[in-house]
Amino acid sequence: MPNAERFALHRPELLPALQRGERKIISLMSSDRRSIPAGRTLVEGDADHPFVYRLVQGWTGRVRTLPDGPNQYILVFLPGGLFAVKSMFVNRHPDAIVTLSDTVVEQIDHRKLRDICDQDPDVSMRCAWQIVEEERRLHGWIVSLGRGSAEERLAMLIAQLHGRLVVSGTIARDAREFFLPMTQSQLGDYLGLSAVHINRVLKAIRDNGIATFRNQRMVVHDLDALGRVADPLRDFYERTNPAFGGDASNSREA
Amino acid sequence: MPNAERFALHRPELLPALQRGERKIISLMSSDRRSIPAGRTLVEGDADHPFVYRLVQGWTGRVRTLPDGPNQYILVFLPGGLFAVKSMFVNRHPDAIVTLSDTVVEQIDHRKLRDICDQDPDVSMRCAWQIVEEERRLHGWIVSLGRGSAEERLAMLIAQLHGRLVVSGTIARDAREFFLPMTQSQLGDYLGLSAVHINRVLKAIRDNGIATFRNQRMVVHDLDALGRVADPLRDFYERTNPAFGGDASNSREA
DNA sequence: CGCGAGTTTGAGGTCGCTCAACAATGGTGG
DNA sequence: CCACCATTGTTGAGCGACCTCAAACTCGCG
Repeated sequence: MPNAERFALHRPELLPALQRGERKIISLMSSDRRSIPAGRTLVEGDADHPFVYRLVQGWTGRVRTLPDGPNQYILVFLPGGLFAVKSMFVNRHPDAIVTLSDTVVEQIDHRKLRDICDQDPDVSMRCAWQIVEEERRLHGWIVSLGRGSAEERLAMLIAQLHGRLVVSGTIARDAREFFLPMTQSQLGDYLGLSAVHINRVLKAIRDNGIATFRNQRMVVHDLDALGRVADPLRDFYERTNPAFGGDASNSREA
Repeated sequence: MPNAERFALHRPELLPALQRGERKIISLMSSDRRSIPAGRTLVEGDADHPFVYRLVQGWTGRVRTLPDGPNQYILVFLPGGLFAVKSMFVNRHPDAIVTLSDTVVEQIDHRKLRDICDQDPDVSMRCAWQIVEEERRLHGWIVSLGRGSAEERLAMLIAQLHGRLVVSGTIARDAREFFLPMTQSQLGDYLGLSAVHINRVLKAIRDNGIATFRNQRMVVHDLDALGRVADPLRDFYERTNPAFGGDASNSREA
């Protein structure tokens, strides 16, 4: 059953609609596909942005730049997800959306998608799900930033990215390494820390034998230890995460 | 035009649908109304929660408690808003929803509301708007927690609450004080700071002549200065906020 | 080979923390 | 109406996590 796992955390009765919506959106958007190299700005901050996107390959991120220079990443999008779904409701954001790696995206005009949503509850459900899913992750992120130590945040980030890549089918469930196309400085901007401190925490988890990050490759040596470090920031939704002992069967109703 | 301002930050062509949706939801939910005193837990964390709520009076907040004790508030809901709209999509959250003051809420079963959403695009739009609006505020909150100093965060919080109370019609646009039913400890849990530090920052802004907080009343003495302190965390959506020089006419399309 | 972006490490500073004591406040019952 | 208690607020002292600044090192790439 394709994509069952992706939607498994939500009300199970919605699954069929979500899967139909997913298929419809894919066929809807696949006509307008383009490749974008790493490091480009896909959507300017504070500018009109009439499109909703689907990320076919690569990573993108939503990032805000403060007036005096510092950046803060707000969300990172992984292959298979929709992003800027909110374009249907707001015509601009204060945030930019940038490519973290070389990417392939598909796009659709917000009006066209909204018209389809009005007529097709499957598509509408799939879009709503994407927004709800993002908000869910933002909640966890708030808790991490507000109450997590640097080490806990970094461990949680690694565990979460790993889990999301498994769910999206980008890597196998038993894979222990993955492509992570961010610099230490960008990781700092994501975790609300300085690049220097990221470097030190990265060294600590390397010395602990937990994980090694080098050359855009994250290698997890001790998944259980990773989960233990991240545990204070763990939430209900992470129950399917390999770092917390989750397996695929775990993703069904509680 | 009732509630025009509330929805003014979004695509203007959606306004009529939002206003119709607002009216429909109000008449839909008003049959099931109840009063709840301050300090109660409306929705338990990690528990089934089959309802969507409308907050008629008072304040509520979404808060998560970490395994080792500390709390983090994620969102604060003000009169007139919907909350737990995500109940339509997920059957449980890791967060509790608590009453910060005495409140009056209305509720509706998630299935009933979802059925109505499927048939009525106005209601569906109003619900989607609520989720999008929340997500928008979460983005700003992430930036605050990740990159703002304690003083900036607190100033931003005051400015934002003030602005939201104006928009919701709870206070007049030129009002300079408002009811803020949170303890210093709760403010700390919202801003990711300790209660002790909140107290010190509160003292600093009092000594600066910016604002005084006492006995659940926030009095803003110098709105411009408040805006200046919060400025690094300001975003596009705050342009209608009185602390940033916003007025009602400012809320139209840019 | 040399350049530039990214990483690593050290030294020293500061913001916000914890712990602890005390003061004010407000609600309760005698 | 007052005495009491629990909660909240206030302040000090000392500490630690994370920051900034700065310098060297590594690496991929033209």
